[in-house]
Amino acid sequence: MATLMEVARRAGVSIASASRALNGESASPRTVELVTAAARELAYVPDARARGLKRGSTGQLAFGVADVGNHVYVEMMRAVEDAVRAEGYRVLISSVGSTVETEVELLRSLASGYVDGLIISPLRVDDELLAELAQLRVPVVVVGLLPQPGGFDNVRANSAAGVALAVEHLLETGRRRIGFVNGPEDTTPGRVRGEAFGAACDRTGVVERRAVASDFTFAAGLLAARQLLGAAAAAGEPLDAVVAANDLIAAGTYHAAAEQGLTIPSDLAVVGMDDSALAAQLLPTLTSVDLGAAVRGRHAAELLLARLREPGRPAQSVVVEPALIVRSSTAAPDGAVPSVAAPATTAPATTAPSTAGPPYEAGDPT
Amino acid sequence: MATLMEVARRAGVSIASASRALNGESASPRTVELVTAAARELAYVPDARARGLKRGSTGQLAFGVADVGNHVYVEMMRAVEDAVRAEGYRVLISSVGSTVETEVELLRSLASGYVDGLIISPLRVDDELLAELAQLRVPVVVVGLLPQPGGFDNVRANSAAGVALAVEHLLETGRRRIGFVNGPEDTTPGRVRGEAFGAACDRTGVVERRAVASDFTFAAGLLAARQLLGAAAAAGEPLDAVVAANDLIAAGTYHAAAEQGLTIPSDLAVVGMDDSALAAQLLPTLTSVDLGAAVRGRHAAELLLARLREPGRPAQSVVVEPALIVRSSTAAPDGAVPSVAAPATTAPATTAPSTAGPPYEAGDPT
DNA sequence: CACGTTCTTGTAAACGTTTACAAGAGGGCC
DNA sequence: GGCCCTCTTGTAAACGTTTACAAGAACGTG
Repeated sequence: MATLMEVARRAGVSIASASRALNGESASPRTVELVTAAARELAYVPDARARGLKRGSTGQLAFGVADVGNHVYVEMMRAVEDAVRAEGYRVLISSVGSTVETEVELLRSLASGYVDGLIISPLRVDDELLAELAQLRVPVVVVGLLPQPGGFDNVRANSAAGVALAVEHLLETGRRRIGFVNGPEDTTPGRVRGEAFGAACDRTGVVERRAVASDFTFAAGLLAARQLLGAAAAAGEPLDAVVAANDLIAAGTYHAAAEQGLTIPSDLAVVGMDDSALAAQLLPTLTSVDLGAAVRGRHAAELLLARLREPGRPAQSVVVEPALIVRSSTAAPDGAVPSVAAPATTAPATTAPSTAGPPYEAGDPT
Repeated sequence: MATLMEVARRAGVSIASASRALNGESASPRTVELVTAAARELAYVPDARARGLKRGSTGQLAFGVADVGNHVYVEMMRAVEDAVRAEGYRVLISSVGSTVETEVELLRSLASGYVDGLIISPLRVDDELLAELAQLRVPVVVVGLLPQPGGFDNVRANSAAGVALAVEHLLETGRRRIGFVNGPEDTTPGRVRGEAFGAACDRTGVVERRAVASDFTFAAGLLAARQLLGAAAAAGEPLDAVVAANDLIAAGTYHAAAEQGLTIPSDLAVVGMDDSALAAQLLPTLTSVDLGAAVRGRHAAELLLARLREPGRPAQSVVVEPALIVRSSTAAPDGAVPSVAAPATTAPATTAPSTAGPPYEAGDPT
């Protein structure tokens, strides 16, 4: 309500002196005292818009996520917040919906002066979106796989390697007929994970069977898993393991298994992806592939901060390698000891930025 | 990057005409065409700060939550977003941390021009916070219980009634020795729920036993429930039911029960609160008290919109009544039919704004 | 005492919009 | 043809800050 002009008048100084006194620039002790007193009395709060307009920066960053209900993004967000707090930035979270249109509109509005930089983690990335990003007046870091490398600061998981980890672990613990419940295959993660599962099965000769959920959610996962398990049983080839494209879908698989009288892990092993909080909360606890959400968040924040400091630097890509977190849902079916001594958990690999070497060597990350 | 001045120059008109043409005010068709073409070519995006500074509004609202990891807030947030979208507002989410200091700092900064209004749902409310809220230059709606009624637009759950619902349901299904795992008692919800549990037990003569978690989280709930169940068993008076102060704590209770070899629901019934997504994802599915998160979010949004339209209107309070959502975790221990026919779910009560009548009639809501 | 140096202060010009006001253009009507 | 009315346009003043610049004050030094 109170403006700087009123504060200055009350303190009996010019508006410039008031500004300087409040911002710690050269001002006599007496002026500082007068101005701060006046400001306190008037409950003066500087107008962020005017300040931003003049200074050209706001001290705020935004994190645009596809689904605020997914705990993966919560972890990323916390990591981002921790990383940027030290530099004095604040983080606003924004749900960008799942369509490109709403996403574009939101990005434009945020980037038009409310924030100094953006981190976005979209489910669907197309050229229209990228063209839009390139035109924004603030730097953007994209978390997720881009259609073509370069051009943007970018952090991604190697979810193909993650799927391979899951399949290998199941083989080592004696499973042979493995199903896969994917997320929508028109999303980048869905496509990549689906291809990786096929490749892993081909490589190992595993009997595979698949279903596709309409979304990366519990409800969609339940429906798809129900269909997957039912079809396999009806064909006389019941599955002994399921890999789910994320932990929510894995939770849906738990319920589908229970409906069919299957016990986890003795009848059916389940592996999730993301290692979200849910994995430790389910019973039995869920073996899950940690795709390094927090690590990705931290890297994204660091890339953004670096670019804010040095706008002209070349775009960088970081790939975060997965780690398998073994829990109860994949215990060996008959008490047989798995071929590798499985510790309770495997420490997640926090890969250093892969600045050297070809960025796509690990094969279709995300 | 491009400013309105450059657009105007390119279109060969004055800056004022350019502004009018883009904002749909009186302008000749020819001017509109020239200006929009120039704007498109230059990829012009209006500077939100300058516009906000002049117009006095931003079209953005903020939702400040205590814990972005808690699904309750996700549901509230979605409801808020749905309700305000129609009016053309966008919602930014901000994690306010759990301390009053960080909260105050954040509120100040947001309210200093980035948003037109705020909805906050703090865990701890004290007079310092309220004094700060009163000085903000934008309207605020508080979701949660206030120390004294009035002064602010306010939405709250009746969580005391919710606890009573839970206890009564357990009694009706034959449970007699009921434990309670509360959240921190220095938070408003923790205090209210603890008092309500004591009152419900006194009223019904139930044998009670309690533990307090250090936080409304899974990990804290697991520790507290472990201690609660262990102490009761050691005393030779094992519990046959537990009420948890929220669903995350209930999930922790599931794990504590499993550790002690207790089966849910035959050995131990569990009731959660919030009816978050987790309740349906756990196995067995969790009976939970729906405190109307989405309904509260919608009401909060409506109160805020109403105040933005009419700043001088009197502050209003809305109380949302709870509903018990019965699931598997409280099935009768020995197949006995509960005294009321329990449907799969009870529709949540969406109480209309209690504009008439004393606002605190329902007894310590939240 | 004159002079240069440093420190503080005020004036005024930005930042990129919107908008009140006035002026000009074009037409209809008598 | 003159007059009034409407429609469009440009000029300029805001919105609330920050900051370059110049001017003045205080002060030590030769």
